[in-house]
Order: sequence, then C-alpha cells, then structure tokens
Amino acid sequence: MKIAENTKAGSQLLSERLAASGLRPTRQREHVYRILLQRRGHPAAGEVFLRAKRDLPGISMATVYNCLDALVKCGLVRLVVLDRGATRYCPNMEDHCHYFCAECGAVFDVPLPANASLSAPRPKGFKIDHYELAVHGVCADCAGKRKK
Amino acid sequence: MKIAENTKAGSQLLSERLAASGLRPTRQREHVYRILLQRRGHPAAGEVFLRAKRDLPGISMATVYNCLDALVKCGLVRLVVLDRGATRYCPNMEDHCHYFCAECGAVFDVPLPANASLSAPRPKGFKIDHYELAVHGVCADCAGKRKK
DNA sequence: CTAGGTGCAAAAGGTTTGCGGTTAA
DNA sequence: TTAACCGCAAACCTTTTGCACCTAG
Repeated sequence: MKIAENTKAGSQLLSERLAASGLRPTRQREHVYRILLQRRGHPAAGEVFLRAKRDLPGISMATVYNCLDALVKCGLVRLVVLDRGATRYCPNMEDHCHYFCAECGAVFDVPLPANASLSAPRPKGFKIDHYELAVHGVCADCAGKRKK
Repeated sequence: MKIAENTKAGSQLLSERLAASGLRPTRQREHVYRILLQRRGHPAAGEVFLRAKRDLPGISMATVYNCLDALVKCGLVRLVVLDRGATRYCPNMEDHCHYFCAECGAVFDVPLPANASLSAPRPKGFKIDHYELAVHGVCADCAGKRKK
C-alpha cells in the first residue's frame, strides 16, 4: 500500500491518527507531516523547520519538535538516529532498513522481505516494540568520488 | 573468542590495534578502553569521563572524546546511537544486536546467529561497512513496574 | 626532535523547558 | 470554556574546536 501523498487523504489519515492518540490536528502538524512525506531523505528537525517557515513564517523550532513528537507518538513517523548528528524523521512505516552513507549522510530506504524476523533469542521478559536496522557504508556516488 | 579482559592482554591488544591505525597508545586511551570493557551497559562519554577521573583526576572531556574516537577508528569499539540522548560506546565487536529499553535506557547485547546476513537487495554500488540492529521495547523490570 | 596527544575553556549544535497568549473541541 | 497547542527565549546537554603545553617514538 502506498503512503497517502495527496493532500486530502493525507490530512484525513493524520486527523484520525492524531485523534486516536488523544492529540489535536493543527495546521503546523499537518504541514510538518506533509514536508516529511514530500521530502524523501529523512530530514532532521532543522531542515523541517526551514521548509515549514516558507509557508508558516511564524512557526518556531519548539513547535517543529512538538509536531514531530506528536507524529511519532501517533505512529505516523519513525525517529531515526544514525550518527552523533541530528535525529532524522522517517514517514515510511513499512518494514524497511536504512542504508546510511557515512560520507555524505544520504539515507536509502530498502524494504525488508515480508518474512523478515529475528530468530535470535531475546532477553527474558523483554517486550518488543519495533526494530531498527541500519546498514552503514559508502554510497555509489561517494565511492566514485573517493577514487579520484 | 572472549574479549581480552585482564590488563596485560588488553594493553597489548590495544597497543597493536592503535599502532595498526597509526595511533599512539597512551595512559588515557588504555584507561578509557578498560572502563568500556569493565562496564557492560554501553556507557556514554559522560559516564566514561566520570569513571576515568577516579584514576586520572586531570583527564578532560575532550580527551575522553579523543580516546573514544581513537578506539572506534582502530576497530576496538563501536559507536551506538539509540535515541536522541548521548551516544554510547560498545567494546563488543562480535556480531550482535542491541535490545534497548525505552523506559530505563538499559541495553542488552544479544549475539546474532553466525549465518546471519541480509538477503534484501542493496542500493547499487553501496559499499557496506557494518550493520547495526537495534530492538526497541521495554525490559522485564520496567514492564513489571509499569503494571502497578 | 617532532608529530601527535592532552587539558582547558569557549563555542557550536541540537533539544528541552517555562511561560504568556492562542486555538480546537 | 478549557485543555491542548503555539511562539519565543532562555536553559541544557552533548560534542567540537583552538591553542598552549606535554610526551611517545
């Protein structure tokens, strides 16, 4: 199933999901969510803030964080941390892993096979919420540049 | 093979590995490495700093970061980021994943099966350096406390 | 001797917090 | 009406940087 990308479907999904978590839909949250959907590449809060300001000149950084947290809380967005730098946000909730280029910081989503599951033993009593698989390395572009 | 834990073997391994990366062995680096080996639980730089000060009262935060980076560079330690909080450091270089309790912040190492490998397609030309698999959830202790 | 490492202090990010004013239900 | 949310600014914490002094090879 494709992620809702047009405005109407996106807004409605957003409202429902927020409501389900006891959160309100607001112009800012809608905007932040749309930015995440449009911009593949897993932007960090700072980049989301800059883009959001284009349409909502008054928006503040604190609000961006509030919106991102709300989206994470209602299950529409995942938080992705890959290095010591800023946290990124990923609106793709399907099972996938992140290929991360340590050189340029690019992130590529790669879907995981439907049957993917962890066969390793788990700590006794540990309640799993979700997995996060990151593959660190160098992307094709950077590998090319490096040779020169 | 067990990780070198006694002082002599540890020091020697450390010297060799540092030298192999063109880095010098120093009292501080040795100390930081030993702290990481002794303290399971993947401490962050701040905690390493506090422990290091007990024996090396003059050590500075900048040096701790320098040491940690040196250890990462020479392949003795891995950097682990799990949330928006501070980066952690893991001296276990065997294939394993991290079970992370979102409630108390505890981290449990779980070895991966020897044949573990990723069957998913990778982005064209991407050169893989290493994987990082994190399982987010709630540990047994916290799950227990939560019920009350 | 000298490149590399250390300690200090200041700065640079990134994220969180408190508070008065605003808004969705 | 009112609890939730916003914008602002300051605080906070982690990490990086510049520089003078020290040390391993």
